[in-house]
Amino acid sequence: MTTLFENLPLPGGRGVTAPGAALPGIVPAGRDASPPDGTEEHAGELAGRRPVASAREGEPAHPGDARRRPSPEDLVEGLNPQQRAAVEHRGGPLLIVAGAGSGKTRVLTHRIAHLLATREARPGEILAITFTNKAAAEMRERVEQLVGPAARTMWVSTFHSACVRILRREHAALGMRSSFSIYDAADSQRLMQLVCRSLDLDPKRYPPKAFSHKVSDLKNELIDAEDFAATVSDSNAFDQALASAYRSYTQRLQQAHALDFDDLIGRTVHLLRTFPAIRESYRRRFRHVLVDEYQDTNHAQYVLVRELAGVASEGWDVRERAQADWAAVDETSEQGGAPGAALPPAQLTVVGDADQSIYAFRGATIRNILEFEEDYPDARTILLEQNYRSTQNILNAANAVIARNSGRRAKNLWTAEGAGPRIVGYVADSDHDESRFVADEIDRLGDSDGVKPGDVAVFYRTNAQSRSLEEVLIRAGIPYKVVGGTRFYERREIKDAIAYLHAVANPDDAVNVRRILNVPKRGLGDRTEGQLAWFAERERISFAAAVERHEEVGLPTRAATAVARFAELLAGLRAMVDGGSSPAEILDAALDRSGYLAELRASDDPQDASRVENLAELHAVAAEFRDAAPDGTLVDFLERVSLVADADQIPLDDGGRGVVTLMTVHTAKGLEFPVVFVTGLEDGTFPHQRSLADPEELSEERRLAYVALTRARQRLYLTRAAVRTSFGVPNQLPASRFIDDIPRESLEWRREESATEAMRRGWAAGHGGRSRGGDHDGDGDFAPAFGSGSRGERGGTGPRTRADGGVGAGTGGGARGVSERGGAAADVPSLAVGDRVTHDSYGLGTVVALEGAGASSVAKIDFGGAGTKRLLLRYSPVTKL
DNA sequence: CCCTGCGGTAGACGG
DNA sequence: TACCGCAGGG
Repeated sequence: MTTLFENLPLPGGRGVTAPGAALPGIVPAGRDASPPDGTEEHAGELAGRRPVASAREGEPAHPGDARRRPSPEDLVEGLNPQQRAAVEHRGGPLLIVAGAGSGKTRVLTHRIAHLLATREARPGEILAITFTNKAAAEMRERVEQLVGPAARTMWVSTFHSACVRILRREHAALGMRSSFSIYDAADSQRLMQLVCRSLDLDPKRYPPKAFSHKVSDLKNELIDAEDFAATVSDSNAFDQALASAYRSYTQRLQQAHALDFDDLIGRTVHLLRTFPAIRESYRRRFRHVLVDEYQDTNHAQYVLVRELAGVASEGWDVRERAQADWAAVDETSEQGGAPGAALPPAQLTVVGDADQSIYAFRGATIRNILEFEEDYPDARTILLEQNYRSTQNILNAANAVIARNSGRRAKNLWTAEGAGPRIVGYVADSDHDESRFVADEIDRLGDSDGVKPGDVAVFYRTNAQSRSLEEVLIRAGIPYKVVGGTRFYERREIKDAIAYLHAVANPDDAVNVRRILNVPKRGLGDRTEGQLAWFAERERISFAAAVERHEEVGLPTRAATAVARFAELLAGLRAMVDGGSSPAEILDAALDRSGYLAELRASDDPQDASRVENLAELHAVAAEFRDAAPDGTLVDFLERVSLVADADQIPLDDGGRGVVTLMTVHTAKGLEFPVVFVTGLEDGTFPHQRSLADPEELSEERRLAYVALTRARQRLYLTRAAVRTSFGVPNQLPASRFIDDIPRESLEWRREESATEAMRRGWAAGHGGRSRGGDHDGDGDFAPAFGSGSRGERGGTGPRTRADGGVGAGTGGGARGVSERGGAAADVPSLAVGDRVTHDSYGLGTVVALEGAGASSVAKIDFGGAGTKRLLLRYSPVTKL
């Protein structure tokens, strides 16, 4: 069992991060928070620091570290000529086109170490950007191995955490609390839903989810709500609705002092463009900017890199320039600095491989890498084609698959290591059979070749495919771990718990406060929430402030008391924060005092039991955070959990036998395994159904396949299922077109046809010519044979009679009519545990438990044969005997 | 006025 | 199969 904690790069923990290598951007105070070169000073003060050229003079030796540092010569030893050139390049921008497995991390880390070893740069002047925390941690660790602890003052982080770090520091310039919340995709969608509802948009015609995606796309293009509104034509109702939703969504985020993921980049760009003094200070600081996976950058990230590296910004339009100039006057006079002094651009190094660009769907644009040389005319390009990972058979297959994409820079991976075993192909009859083949093969490899589970990875196109694999692996007793899928931090109970913390840390955070308003159930429904929201709007205050001033809202007594208790709860938790309690303690108190934990514990739903466990795991994370960073604040903690990603939870090689890793191809990017199974190679699965019609998307699928194949070191298996059941419906799918591209001599079929395919072929031959089997090859005609039984039949819905028809009759009578208005408690019978009662429809019962007080009191009553019911006394026809 | 259960519907890839 | 909106019951 891996614990969640392993997935989190906590400083000093045994997570994926090396001890001391705190996650960049979330360095808790008191621990590496103030690097010796003054990185924690306000940015404005940095502007006047010593000139870069003097970097070689007197850099203090690292005390307590007598280990000999490698010389610059050591650092290029063993590198091939291209790698060496990439490490030693100086001056203009550098593009390293790094084919899969060509040692790019090695080049990057050695390049950084080389810059430090030659004293051309100090660690604090280096900004290295990766896509995942894991990649960042690995890079930091490897540089640290080369140059020692000084490496800690480098910024090695993801785009997102680097931006958070900048934004937290400069929050004042943006007019935000430093404790701003970060909304993940689910939070943003929730907010968009609120927005759409308050705009009275028909969710059928204007789905909030789609809006949320569109807004994300726009933000990735750095198009703000005003820009977008200006481009919308009067006749386009959809875009008009979108424009107003976008505008309102932006406002709500601002009011909530919250940023969504896309904002992290966009707002940083905005910050740098609007405040030249701030931009200047970062440019002076970061003299070397290195970007990994450059092919996956989107437009906003592209611009961010340009801004940070200090390249002349031809891309600016007049309006932006005017804004910036205006702001410049403001800022420079304020800070008295002289940022106008000419500063040469930073040395920019980007590494990437256009063939591995697989994030177009979230705005990545392959043009960024393809046109790097045009963007940076003095750029030098170095091509790394020698592969140190895979066998030639694997590379042949990968090369052949990717070669069919047009408009790419020709590239041919090769290895000096030999052909290796042939790739194994297998055609299963069903997805279940496919899984069984995978499991059997893993078992067999273990017996015959000593392959450990930890050496094996199984890839699939979509997360849904993991289910059948899991079933079979469990039965086979093979240890495995699914990476990604329903992520830990997206589980309901975790999001609820985190929402409590957000609500406490940032009272303006309406989305999170509203999320927990009635969680656990406190009898506060849509109605009450609406009233509070309306009041907040009218008074121009935050939702949480409305909760505090609930007495002015004019709520019915019952709701009012519940809201009062909720307000008390939040106030108590905030007091804990002010009193210096740790995130772990606050989490404890929140789950405890709210009754959240108690409710889960009391439940007999087995799902709730696992929820409790998950919360315990979250608590362990918080406790670990406290130990590792005693001064870490609630905000630090929240930031950390906001930015964890799937790829961060890949099981590490602990030297033991390890576990089989199951994940999507997307998640697998950047990783390698001795043995790889790529499953679901069917047209309609991989390539994905929705890509088949569009050549662009199909190209991306092909790149994805390329990524999948190049993850394998020694053994590669390609499998497909003739029939795959998705959403309960079996579909017959033809072989993936990617399989056809693979050279026959590199591929060895363990089974080349499914049973039905073989049968059909036999048939066709027997009947002399292609009969119906061949014609219908696409969407199997026998899907109905599976589906029909469960489909058409159940029709005959008879009259919806209920055996206990008395219930309906009962509701009208009893206490109900009397208590029409003003919840006087007089209507509610006062009960005690053990009392005997009678109910209009359930008959005689015994009170087993009581919750709540006054008008909102609920009794658990055991009615014997009719079962135990939870009854709201206010509305239930219960009479005490 | 809130909660629960039902039925229809849509359904990739992620920081 | 999972989530969401709706209607009916407490």
